[in-house]
Amino acid sequence: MKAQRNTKQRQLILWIVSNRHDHPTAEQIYLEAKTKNKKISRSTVYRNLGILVAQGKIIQTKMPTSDHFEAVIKDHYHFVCSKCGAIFDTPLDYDSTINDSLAEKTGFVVTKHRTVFEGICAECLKKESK
Amino acid sequence: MKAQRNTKQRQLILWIVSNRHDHPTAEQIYLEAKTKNKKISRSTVYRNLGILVAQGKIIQTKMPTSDHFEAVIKDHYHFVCSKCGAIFDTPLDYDSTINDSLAEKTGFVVTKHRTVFEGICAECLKKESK
DNA sequence: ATGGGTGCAAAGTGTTTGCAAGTAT
DNA sequence: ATACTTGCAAACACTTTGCACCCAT
Repeated sequence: MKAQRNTKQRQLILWIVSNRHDHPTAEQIYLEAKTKNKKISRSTVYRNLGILVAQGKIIQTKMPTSDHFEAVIKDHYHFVCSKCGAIFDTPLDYDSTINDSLAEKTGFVVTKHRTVFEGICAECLKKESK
Repeated sequence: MKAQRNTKQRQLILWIVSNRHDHPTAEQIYLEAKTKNKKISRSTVYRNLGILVAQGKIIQTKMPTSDHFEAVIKDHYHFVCSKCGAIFDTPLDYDSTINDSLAEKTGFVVTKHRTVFEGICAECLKKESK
């Protein structure tokens, strides 16, 4: 791996992702970054998100319309509300045994898995019942 | 739900998705559709894929760069090779109990979950060891 | 000093949409 | 006959890239 710098922009982006817990998109991160650094560009945000993901410092999750980012905590699963689109971390334990189980059955190397639940969140359920 | 027709194009698209087992993208489906119907347009493919997904006849899975489609068989999980990008169905059983478990813990309505495994497929492992 | 990184604008992808004409029901 | 659907082209949203300048190491 080639030497990588630790620029102000990269630090800022990592800081933003680490300090919000709402799984922001690249655009949301860009908007917040701009409040701290008026000159920062979208490309810098996208590039650094990619680098930080490659470094294993943040996690990228595919969702309808665009990807969402979050700091690495420990492996966990997500829930997306199909009404409002909000994303939540689930309180379920990460089941690493199924990686091994799949590896055994297929002969593949299985490094991880991602699970996204779908349904309706408490907030939207409340609105519906009115 | 408003009345929906069953056009030749829609039938063709469903037929294509049902008859290949390689999880094609919209573009791949479009290309195959064009061999049977030279006039068909991309928009028709996209529109019908959306309708077929809404009808529950096919499944859409988010993957890097673009979505992939497949006929509904039964709930199952996918594996993506991080080397070659190939997608496979896994031989693992779908665990519906975790939906209930999450619903219980959160008070959300949980309709389903999707899991994607990541790693290196047998084919690529073979190449690597040379 | 040197080569990774930045900002800008332009170019790409993948997907959606407006509209007039076509067609399943 | 009605209104859903098509094909086309243009528009979109999100992301990537080329390039000259900049700055962390």
